[in-house]
Amino acid sequence: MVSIDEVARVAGVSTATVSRALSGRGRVSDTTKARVEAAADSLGYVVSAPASSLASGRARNIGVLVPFLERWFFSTVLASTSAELMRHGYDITLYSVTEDAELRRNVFDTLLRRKRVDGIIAVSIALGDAEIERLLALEMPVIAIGGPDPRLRTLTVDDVAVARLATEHLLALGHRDIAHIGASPEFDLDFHIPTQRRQGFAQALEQAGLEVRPKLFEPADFTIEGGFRAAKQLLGRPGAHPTAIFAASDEMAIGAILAARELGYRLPADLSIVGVDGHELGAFFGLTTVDQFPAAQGVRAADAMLDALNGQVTARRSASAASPDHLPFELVVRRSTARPAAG
Amino acid sequence: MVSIDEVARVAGVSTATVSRALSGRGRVSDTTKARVEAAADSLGYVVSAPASSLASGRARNIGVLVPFLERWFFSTVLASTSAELMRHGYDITLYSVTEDAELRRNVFDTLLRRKRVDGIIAVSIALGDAEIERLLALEMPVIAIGGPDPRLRTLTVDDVAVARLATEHLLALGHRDIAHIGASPEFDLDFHIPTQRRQGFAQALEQAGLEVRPKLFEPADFTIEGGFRAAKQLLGRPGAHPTAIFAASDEMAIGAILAARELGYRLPADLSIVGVDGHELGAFFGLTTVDQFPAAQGVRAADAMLDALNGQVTARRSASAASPDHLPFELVVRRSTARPAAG
DNA sequence: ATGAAAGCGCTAACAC
DNA sequence: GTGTTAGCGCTTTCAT
Repeated sequence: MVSIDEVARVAGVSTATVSRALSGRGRVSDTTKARVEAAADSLGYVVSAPASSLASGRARNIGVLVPFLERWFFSTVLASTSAELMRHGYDITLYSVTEDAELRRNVFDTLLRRKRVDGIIAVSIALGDAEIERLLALEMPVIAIGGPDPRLRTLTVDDVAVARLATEHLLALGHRDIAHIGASPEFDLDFHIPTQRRQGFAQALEQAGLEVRPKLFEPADFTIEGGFRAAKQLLGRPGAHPTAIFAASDEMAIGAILAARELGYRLPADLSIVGVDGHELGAFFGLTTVDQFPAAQGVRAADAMLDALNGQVTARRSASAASPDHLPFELVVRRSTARPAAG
Repeated sequence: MVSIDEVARVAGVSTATVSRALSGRGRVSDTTKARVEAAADSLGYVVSAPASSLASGRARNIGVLVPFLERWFFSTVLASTSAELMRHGYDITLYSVTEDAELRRNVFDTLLRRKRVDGIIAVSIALGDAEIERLLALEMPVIAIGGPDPRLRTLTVDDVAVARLATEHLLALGHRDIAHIGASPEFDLDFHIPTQRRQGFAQALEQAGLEVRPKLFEPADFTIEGGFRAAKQLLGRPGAHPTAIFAASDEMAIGAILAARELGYRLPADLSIVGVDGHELGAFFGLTTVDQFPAAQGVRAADAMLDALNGQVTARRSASAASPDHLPFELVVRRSTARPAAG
């Protein structure tokens, strides 16, 4: 492997100059810089990451913590974060944080402490108290996306507002019997987003002078299948049925659409359905949704990380931990919602 | 940050011994080992990855190349590879190899050459000739999953056989007019799997004495939406329609199911549909498929990598580049296939 | 089984 | 603007 000494020899300068020329830190005359670059190119020289990290303390590598890699939302965020970071010369090291308590502890106790990463992005992951302490103890930038903890700088949509918007859309269309498919209790415990969406739903109803009826809530697990089952429950029970459903995720909303079709409902004539996320399949199913632009979220997180690493103390950043940075969202109306049938 | 010297001091041994005790390389008496571990624990010591890498040449880190992170198949493989590797103390660095030519070159020319990884796993990614040369030049283990190049050790299902199996299932049920939804030509160019599945389809038909009718082929892009459109074409044209469809992926098959439903087909009475993959939604849609166990593939790739790094020259491995390691697959019959309606 | 010491390949003062 | 030099925190001979 060609090392920095050879480049220095070929370029006729010291290794320090090579380092400066190639990294851009410290000043080097334009001509030397050109010579160094030429030498490096001709030799096919690439800086050794470990050597550079050891000497500088910088790893040019960001750790990304993700749960459920196979859920669309997470892989979408991951893909865009990764692309943005790569574009700025950073690698990303993936830590998939699963249920497995042992693997999980290993991540926080060892893997993240190996000085391999300069910062950490935690994607919508429910962190325990001890885990958050661990992250804080690392003394490196941590950016959370959609996480619930006030101790971490968090980028997130205002989930209460998102849910309110979706619900208000249905109310504005004239619906009064609106059901909600949200998180099952266990899921809720360590992952507060579902709860917030439920609150937003309730707020909107109350503001419209309607009561929240427990019969019109059905828990599910944020998958298509879960949404399908929940909708079957909601629509299959004897007695009165809702004229609209607000599902706390697009995947559940899609499941609900499928369930409604199977039960013979015509959408949106007999039933309106609205979701949340901006899922890639939303357009295909004609799903009305509140888009939270997951890909953009990934980019935002990456940029926030880059800022933090460059010491950019923006106004927003100093407000930091206290108030989470709120991300944009938008109601996208498609074919799955309409005014309820008269009568 | 506590370093190895402190551990050595506390344990009353040299740093060399600490290193040996903690890494397991070289012999250390049980008692010293215990003392060192106790000291390390009490100090909260964790080896610095860059320092260790620099000194040893080993990074304990595997690079994973993935296209389309947001496609279910890839994220599933990635999740299982990652879990398996983590279990063995390896981190994984993610390189999402996109269309963007510049980013892409950067990966092969720079990122992978930084000595940050000990090996590379390429997940179903179409590699150019120059790119493969680059990988080979790295002189580290490279494991491909489902890739097409004979120069790399490749784990893959026999895609021809997979397609034959799916098609033979339909033939055995008595279908004679079988359509195929496969890759569109561009997609085919750099990614040979679709072509092989098409070949397997053709082989099965020919073996049954049937001719391959171009009218019964429709290209798509491996998404639900693509499968939906393709099926609409196949089923919406004037003239005779197929009684069965073989889709080259489960996502396309699901799209086809939705299209068929929308056109008023009852499945499987009017139409049988079979896919390939073992998609998580398969059971939900009652989809008959040839499961290729993607999660297991990820684990296999991880294990193959670990073997390679440990210098395990298995019989299979020496056969290596020449014959790809064939992965298991299995026909899973569900509700989407049945005998064609009489007449 | 353990210690001493020489690097691994770079970066960052510091000096000029 | 450029060179000298002292590490960065480990691992690994080589002795003993």
